[in-house]
Amino acid sequence: MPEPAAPASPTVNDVARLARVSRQTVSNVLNAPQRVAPDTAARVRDAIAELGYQPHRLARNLKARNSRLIGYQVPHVEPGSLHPVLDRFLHALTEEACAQGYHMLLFTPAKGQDALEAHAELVGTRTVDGFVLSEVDYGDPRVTALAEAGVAFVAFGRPEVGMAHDWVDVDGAAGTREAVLHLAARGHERIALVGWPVGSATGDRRAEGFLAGLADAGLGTEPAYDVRVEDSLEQGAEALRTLLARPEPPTAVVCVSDLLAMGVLQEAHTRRLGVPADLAVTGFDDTPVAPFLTPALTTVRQPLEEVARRIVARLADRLGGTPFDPEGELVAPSLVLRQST
Amino acid sequence: MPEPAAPASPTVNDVARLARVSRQTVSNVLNAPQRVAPDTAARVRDAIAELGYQPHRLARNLKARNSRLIGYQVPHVEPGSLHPVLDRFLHALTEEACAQGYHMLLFTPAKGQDALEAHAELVGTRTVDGFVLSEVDYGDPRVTALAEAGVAFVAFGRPEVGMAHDWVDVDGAAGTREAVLHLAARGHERIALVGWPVGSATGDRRAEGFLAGLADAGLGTEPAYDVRVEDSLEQGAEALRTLLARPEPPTAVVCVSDLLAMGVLQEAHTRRLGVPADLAVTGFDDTPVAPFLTPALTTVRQPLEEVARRIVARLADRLGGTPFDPEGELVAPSLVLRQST
DNA sequence: CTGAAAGCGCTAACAC
DNA sequence: GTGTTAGCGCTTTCAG
Repeated sequence: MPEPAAPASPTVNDVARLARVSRQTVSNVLNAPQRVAPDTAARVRDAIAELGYQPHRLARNLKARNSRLIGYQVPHVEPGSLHPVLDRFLHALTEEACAQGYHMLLFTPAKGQDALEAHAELVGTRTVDGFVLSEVDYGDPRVTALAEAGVAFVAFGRPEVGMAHDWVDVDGAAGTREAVLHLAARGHERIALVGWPVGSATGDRRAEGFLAGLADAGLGTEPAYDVRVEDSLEQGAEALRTLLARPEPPTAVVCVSDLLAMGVLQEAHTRRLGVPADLAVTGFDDTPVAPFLTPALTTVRQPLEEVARRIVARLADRLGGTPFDPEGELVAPSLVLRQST
Repeated sequence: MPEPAAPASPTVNDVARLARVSRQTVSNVLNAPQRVAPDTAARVRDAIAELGYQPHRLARNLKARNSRLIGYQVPHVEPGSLHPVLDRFLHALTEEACAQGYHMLLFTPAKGQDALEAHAELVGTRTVDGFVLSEVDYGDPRVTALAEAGVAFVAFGRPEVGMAHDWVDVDGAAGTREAVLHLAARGHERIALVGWPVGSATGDRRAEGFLAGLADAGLGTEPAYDVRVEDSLEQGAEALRTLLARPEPPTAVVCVSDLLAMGVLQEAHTRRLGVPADLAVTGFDDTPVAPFLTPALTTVRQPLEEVARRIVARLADRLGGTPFDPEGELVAPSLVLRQST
């Protein structure tokens, strides 16, 4: 017994019959309109409208040998961490993908599978045409594996040494540098850094920008003002305690994350230090809470929408046949001024 | 000139040739192993392994007349709002989809297209097999349209009156009720609500739970303790001011969102009210910041992972042919106890 | 238990 | 300009 539901949607054949042309003419109307007589085209178009015909994506893609799907492994959000706003990034990614005629396909490695295998499976089954990689750090195995396999991908993050690939990244150093210059312009001369331990691409660059900013502002780089801790609220507070124990405590603190900045803010509050009167504080990421803190946090905002747009545009270019351009794209973040400075 | 890159991946034919069987036998080994002789199967399996063969997903799906893709419209995150953690939901959705042999397809309406049209296009082109709908409120047009078109979908949110459909929802009323009972157990007798204006499914149910909790705790429902405001930090603070102006101010406040709770917390701080000593506060959503507030916020945590799992499982059931079950599933949230109560 | 034939819905050659 | 032929990679009858 045939399914009574799901009234089989119309195919090219139905349209062709109704318009009294051959099936391929219908296809031509859709894909090469200039090759068909105007009145025939009109008749076909009417038939399409009457039947509500829409080409079957799978059939079309099978023929075209692509899927027009972009794979993205959704990062796992650790509970109890302030996640650097995946939402914004994903929304922008999706929006641009749709604009380019693609869709985003989300996946996570299956049980007992690692990330590499998951990517390989998607490629092997021709489920996706390429990937967007985020959270790329030094020596990311995905980069090496995909590049070697000749799979199209664009990374959010710069290449490790010796491995050229397509990438778009935020200029983290420019962000912290701008924060320093802003503080210097406000008259601060003893500016400290609360950074992450050496060894992460992102953290190291943000620290570099801090030093560059000091140099540009004509301020000395006092190692005692450079504190590196893990990314947590407690460590942020602890870092401030360390800094305040110096003979000449800093009057401003640049943090490489909003979470660290929150820790600093809390410790300042505990010690009844006025912010920004006694201590100015900047964060990094512009997480959704930043505007709601007391005082509202001045922080570096990553242009995630812009990054996402460029990543997808680049990937679409590559999939469209544009040759690989080893030069990546660096996007400048911007400092959002609020009450904490 | 043929592409030098992309060494055409092996097909069933290649495997068949290598294993010296027909193409269909290979297919049988994969899809109906019991119908093929053990040693033949072994030979085929060896060939598959040797060639690294993986079936082409599109071809398979074209034949099967499905896409094994689940559509989800990524909600737009308004800047400057504390979003109720899309991250967690999406991750869980994706994980369960993968476990069930599906993938999540993300989309946004194209330029000049509304949500309905976007959904219709995905269905018409047979790009997805079904949808997950979130942020469903009274009279959501997507529900009506999809249900009428006979498209498979499961909503995160209960049906509006008169429109049966597949759904999974969090029992918001149970959440606020539990918050009230918790506060009552702590000895509070004057418990107030800071809710949203009447008219949203979610907000109304959370308010109901508040009243139910008071009744269950044997406390009277004093209308003066029921304040409704828009979801913002300022309105939360304003609500507390209103409540404190009462002859007998409440000693505890139940808020229907973490953002409102943050507003209340700020106002309490401004007024030098100790929390929880002078005023206990609860939130709703367990947004990522909740643990980082001072004091850390007691709040109702939505079991988003559980909801996502059930939604996908339900959708998979429907797509697999299980008849539609008009009874939805209600999942209980849980109160996360922290320092604010 | 295996293989030959047919076709999912579409499009890219090529001929008419 | 239009239609015929062929085939993307797979699976599903149905003979052998």
